[in-house]
Amino acid sequence: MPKRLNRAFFKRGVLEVAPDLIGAVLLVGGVGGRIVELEAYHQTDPAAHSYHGPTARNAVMFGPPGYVYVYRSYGIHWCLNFVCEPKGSASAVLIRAIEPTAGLPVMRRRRGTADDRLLCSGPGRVCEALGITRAHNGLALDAPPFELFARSDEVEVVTGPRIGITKAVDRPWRYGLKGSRYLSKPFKPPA
DNA sequence: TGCCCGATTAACT
DNA sequence: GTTAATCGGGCAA
Repeated sequence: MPKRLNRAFFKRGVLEVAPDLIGAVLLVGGVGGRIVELEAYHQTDPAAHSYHGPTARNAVMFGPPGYVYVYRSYGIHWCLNFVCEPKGSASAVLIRAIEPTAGLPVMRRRRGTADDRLLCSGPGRVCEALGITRAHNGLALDAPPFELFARSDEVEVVTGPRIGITKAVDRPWRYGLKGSRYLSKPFKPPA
């Protein structure tokens, strides 16, 4: 049985937590799968929501680690983040893609597609498939409806520039499971 | 108060 | 490749 991850797992810098989460299994209400792609954000990072200081929207990012930060993206989609340490650094990881393994019929219905590669391959898609909304903002990751399990096998993690941002585009803070077919976009192979 | 833009996606041409 | 959908934050006026 895989090891359950509690909020202590997030009591490390975001750049340490991020690669360790690749391959972890996230379930929300029993629905979800294996995390295959995510990105790190930090308060000193011009691309982060927390860069300009606390607001009502990003308040959770400034709180303790191991909690969920959900925000509305482009006025349309929800995006799911996990808050990391150090506390006060307002750092978090954005869950960008999941390999669906549990509750596929539910996810297909929510997403309106039978193509499993389109269920959770993108931050907005992850939230739609897992039923994440603003109602989940501020909830603890180690309490219902969330379940998070450590990866049970060795994985190869690849990194690259983050997607969809215009500031700090050079920071290689996007992490992915090498070779996964559920990534939102492929990683550029090493030169 | 108003205006611009964004950690996106799907449906176009 | 391009564009609409749609809302909240930051910043100028």
